Order: sequence, then C-alpha cells, then structure tokens
Amino acid sequence: MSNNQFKRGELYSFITGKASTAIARRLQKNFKQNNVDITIEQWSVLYHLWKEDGLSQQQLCEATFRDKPSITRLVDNLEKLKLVKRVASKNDRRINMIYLTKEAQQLQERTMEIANQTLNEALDGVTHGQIEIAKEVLQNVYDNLK
Amino acid sequence: MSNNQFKRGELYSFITGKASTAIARRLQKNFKQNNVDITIEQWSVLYHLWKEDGLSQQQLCEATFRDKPSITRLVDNLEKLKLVKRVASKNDRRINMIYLTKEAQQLQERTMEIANQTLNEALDGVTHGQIEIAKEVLQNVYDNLK
DNA sequence: TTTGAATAGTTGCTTAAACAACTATATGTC
DNA sequence: GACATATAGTTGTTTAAGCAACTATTCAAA
Repeated sequence: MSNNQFKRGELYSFITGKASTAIARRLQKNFKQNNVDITIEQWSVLYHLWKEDGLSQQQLCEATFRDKPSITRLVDNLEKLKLVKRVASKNDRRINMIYLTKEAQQLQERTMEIANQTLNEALDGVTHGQIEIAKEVLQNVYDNLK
Repeated sequence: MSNNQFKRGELYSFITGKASTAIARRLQKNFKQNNVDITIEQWSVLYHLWKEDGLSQQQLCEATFRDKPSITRLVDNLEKLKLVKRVASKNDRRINMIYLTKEAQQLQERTMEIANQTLNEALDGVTHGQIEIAKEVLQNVYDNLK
C-alpha cells in the first residue's frame, strides 16, 4: 500500500522532525536550568544504563540507534565526566562493558524528573488517544525504514 | 491540563525522535543513490528558496528552525557548491538576500521526487486518518514549546 | 593448526547544532 | 547630530552524526 497524502509543507515538517527537535532543545534547557551539566545525547546513554548496567558498546548502539563511532565518542566523553567506566570483558576481550559510577547513579532520579516534566510541557493539551495514535504512526514509520 | 501518559520507554523514544531520524537517514541515502550530492540540511534550505527565492538569512532561520550561525554556515557551504549566492540588500546593507543559482533550480524537481518517494516508503501502511492525528500532535507539541 | 571471515571497538574526516562573543549597519530619541 | 539600542550576520568553541578505513580479538572451516 502506497501513501502520498502529504502536501509539501507538511512533508517538510515531518522530515525535519521539528517537534522532536523542539523537545530535545527544551530538555537540554531544562537540564541546564537545574544545573545538570550533561548533553541529552549523554543522558540517552545513561538512560539505558540505568535500565541495565554493564551493557556493551554494541548493545548501546542498538539501544540508542547510533553507530559505533558515535557510541565510542559518547562513552569517551562520559568517561571524562567520570559518569561511566569501560571494563574489558573477561570472556571476550573485544568487548567493553560500560558501568555507571556512583555519581551517574545519583543523576537518575533528578534527570528522569526533569525529562517527565519536559514531556508534560510538550504534551499539554494532547489527549491520551491522540498520543496512542501518534506513537503507532511513529513506530510504523520506524519499522518501515529500519 | 497536564499529561503524564508516557511510560519511560515510550518517553525516551518520543524524545529522541527516532522516527524522524530514520526518515532523515533514509532521505540522505536516497539522495546519495540518485547521485544528489547535498546534505539533507542543505536541501532543507534550498526547499524554502524554491518556495520563495531571495530570502534573507534571518528569514531562512525562521523557516528552518535554525539559529543564525547554523544558517551562516549552511549558506557558506551552499555557496561553495555554487548552489546559492549571497547578495547584499541595497536598502539595508546588513541583510544578505540568498538567491538560487541555475544549478540549484534544476535540483528542485529531482529532489522533491526523491523526498516524496522517501515519505511514501516511510508511511507505507499508515492510514490518512492516522497521519492527520499524528500531524496534529506534532504541531501541538511544537506550539507548546516554541 | 592455520587461514579467512566475522565481530567489537577506534580513528580520521566532513558536516552540522548550540551557545557566546563579536562586527557592522540601521533606528530612534534627546 | 550624538548616543544608546536593536538587528543582521560572522567567528570561535564544544559536542555530535555519518561514513570509511583501520586494529584487535574471536570463530569457523579446511
């Protein structure tokens, strides 16, 4: 089934993802205002480590939809900030397991609160039903392209 | 009215905009396969100039949701590619009017075709009604944050 | 067991975003 | 007209994405 239901202006806005850009910018701003000095990209890596600590870089690639060089460099920067540590796997020395430091563990509650608040700001006036449909569409788009 | 209807995993995916990232990557790939050697960011600037040639850099900032340095550098690169020209305004010498070259005019039809095809790939299996609702939600989010 | 392929991660290069600080021109007010 | 202020654009710096080419380790097949 083929669709061609977008007028050009709408197409453009969909492609550029101006809504997700706006959310990202607002989240970054809210981090800054709360003296959380990390980027949202760094936060997105921590987010997955809070769910499961000790992921490999490869697993972080899959979780965050980033390529390997991007994760290498994000982990580099998180290590400089003393938020994670690389630990070579004993079974397979190609693999780096990434572990959170205590400092990073303490960031979880604070930043998740800020992220939730940001999402509430973003979704003000949007109904639950609308959100469900938007989620379905975005997931469908992602599945079509991955 | 406040919403807190996202579970964390969903929140994350919404914030990271993985759908729009996927569309952007696919569009870039499709450009490349068709030997269109521009970035999608450069294309997004050309897109607005095709709608109205001779916009100022400031107007391009507003149209593309970018800040001034971003537009300065995109126009720099488009100028290097000989796709646009800066022309100082006679009325107000602070202003650069950006004009498409013939080369850039010829890109319009080809690239819009690729963009439309890409969007069709992305939206395969999504109904018109769903798209309408998703658009509303994304616009609402954007308006809440701008 | 050696050789070739696959996997995990790194490095180099180019493009872009965000922010602050800057220059140049225009405007408005006294 | 002089001075403060606003506006348009540029430059410097840091962070990140995407791609290709690279190293190191593991695995598999002959």
